[in-house]
Amino acid sequence: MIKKDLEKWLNENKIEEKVEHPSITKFGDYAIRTGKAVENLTKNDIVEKTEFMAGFTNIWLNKSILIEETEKIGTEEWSKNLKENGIGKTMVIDYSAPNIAKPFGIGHLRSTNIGQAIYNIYQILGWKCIGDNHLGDWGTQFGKLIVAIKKWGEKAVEEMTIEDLENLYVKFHSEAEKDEKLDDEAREWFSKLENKDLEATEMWQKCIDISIKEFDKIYGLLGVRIDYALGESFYLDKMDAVVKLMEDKNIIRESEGAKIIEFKTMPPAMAIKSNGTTTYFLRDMATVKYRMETWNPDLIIYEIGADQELHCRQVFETSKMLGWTPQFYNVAHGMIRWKDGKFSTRKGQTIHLSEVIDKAMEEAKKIAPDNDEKKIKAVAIGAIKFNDLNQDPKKDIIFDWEKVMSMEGNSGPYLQYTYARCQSVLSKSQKNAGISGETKLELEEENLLREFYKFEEKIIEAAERFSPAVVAEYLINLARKYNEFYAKFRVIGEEAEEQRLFLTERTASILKLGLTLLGIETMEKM
RNA sequence: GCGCCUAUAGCUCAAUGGAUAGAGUAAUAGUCUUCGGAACUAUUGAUGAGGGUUCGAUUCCCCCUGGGCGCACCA
Repeated sequence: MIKKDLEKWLNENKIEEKVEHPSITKFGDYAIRTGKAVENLTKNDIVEKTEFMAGFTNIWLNKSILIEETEKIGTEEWSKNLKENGIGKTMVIDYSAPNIAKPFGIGHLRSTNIGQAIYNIYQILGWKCIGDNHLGDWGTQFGKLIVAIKKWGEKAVEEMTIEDLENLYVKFHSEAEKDEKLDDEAREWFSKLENKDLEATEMWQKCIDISIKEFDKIYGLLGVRIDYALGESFYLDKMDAVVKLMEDKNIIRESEGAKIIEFKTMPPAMAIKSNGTTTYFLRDMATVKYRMETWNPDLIIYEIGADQELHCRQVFETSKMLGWTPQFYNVAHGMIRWKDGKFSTRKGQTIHLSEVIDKAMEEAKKIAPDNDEKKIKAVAIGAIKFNDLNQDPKKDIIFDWEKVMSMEGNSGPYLQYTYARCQSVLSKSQKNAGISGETKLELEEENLLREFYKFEEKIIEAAERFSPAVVAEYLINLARKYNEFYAKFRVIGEEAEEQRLFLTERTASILKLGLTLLGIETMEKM
């Protein structure tokens, strides 16, 4: 990796400034903020020339080195080197985690997309990755659902669809606003469920079956496969041990009939409610315990919405108290909301994934009506996923139909299109790609060549910042550079055909690798 | 009320304390007898207000304003 070589050289020469990419390409490939010129850098054979200006030592890399690094990308040697970043380290990532009694809205879609991308990024960096779909399949919500089914259900539970369950859930909340007793009834039913009441358990199981079937369909559509789906109910028989641990450490106390844990700088967390039932906080603590005992991870990532930031901090802090000290990180992705307002799941103002996909597919059909259904779907899903991934996870997403379905400019289909365009060129040429350090390059060709080696840095940065957007942005940049080149020069039949094939092939390979990391499909033709 | 997050172009987003604040979109004008126009070129256009730290602040600190989220029996 060029950057590491450069840093090593600087280190040996006792220069401690950070190496960075200049803000504008005309200032070179790398720059160091030194205050005075760094001498002798060109003695290092990866550097072609340096220039000192405005306090920066600007560095241009040797073309042969750029080509050498570019050629490596995607090879076994390259993969092996990349994997050294995380060798011997294990991470668990908790993502997607839809709630059974609630709809799989676009909020969970965000968690699924970002979580999967982070998983892929850590995996390519050599980490042992464990993806866990922490299904919300236990809790008072089932009490609510059971009450709603018994009161307003119009058919047998096993005949209900996910929409029926969703409508009942919404109905419960609107009715509960008028009648507080409903909440008490729901808590009672949940208590029955926790005490293994037969009727409650059967209804719970049926709801689970309906939801799981639906989720499987969605994951299939998205092409997402999560290693484990250890939902909250998996920890039913593991909660007592955690409570015992909390008691041994003397960190849990009774308050108003409930059992809580207190913190110095945060509101308390409730482990057990006054009616004796458990909370999701307690189940999450049992989850940490299980993960520590099963995988002993160095890092546990929660890809959960910002609305649960406090809860996560409580879980992390309690873990420390109990002696579990992996690195914890909560992505705390921003909420999805309308341009001029928020949406409330309790009022049923959700947007269904299927609706989004259908609309995006209609758009894709308008552009390329000849494509088969499979390709149209891949384009539509590419657009939807990219929309989630190309911005900082921390920030709220303004939901905008036009933007979600966008297939131009900064979009998934723009990348897919560029890939297909490269493939088309490659398939039409009879020659072999070839380039050397002496090859003369046009400005646009050189600009493109100077993008390739950054791929590796971007993968690492994305992992460090827990932000797939870093990769997404890089790919857009790369594709744009290729298209700028493509618009200006021909490949086939030109004297420079071989070097241009090289640039085309490398662009395509990196786009494919990068899109795969983001969970987006590529097609040879579209 | 307290805590966390956030404010950049008409709109949606970038910018590890550094060079001329970048893209997309919208608008306008072009490229096109097309190796795939889902493309390319050009023009217009921005750091919420006020202090502070610094040689240098979109970035760090303080304060104000606006937005989002949370704060014990939902998860």
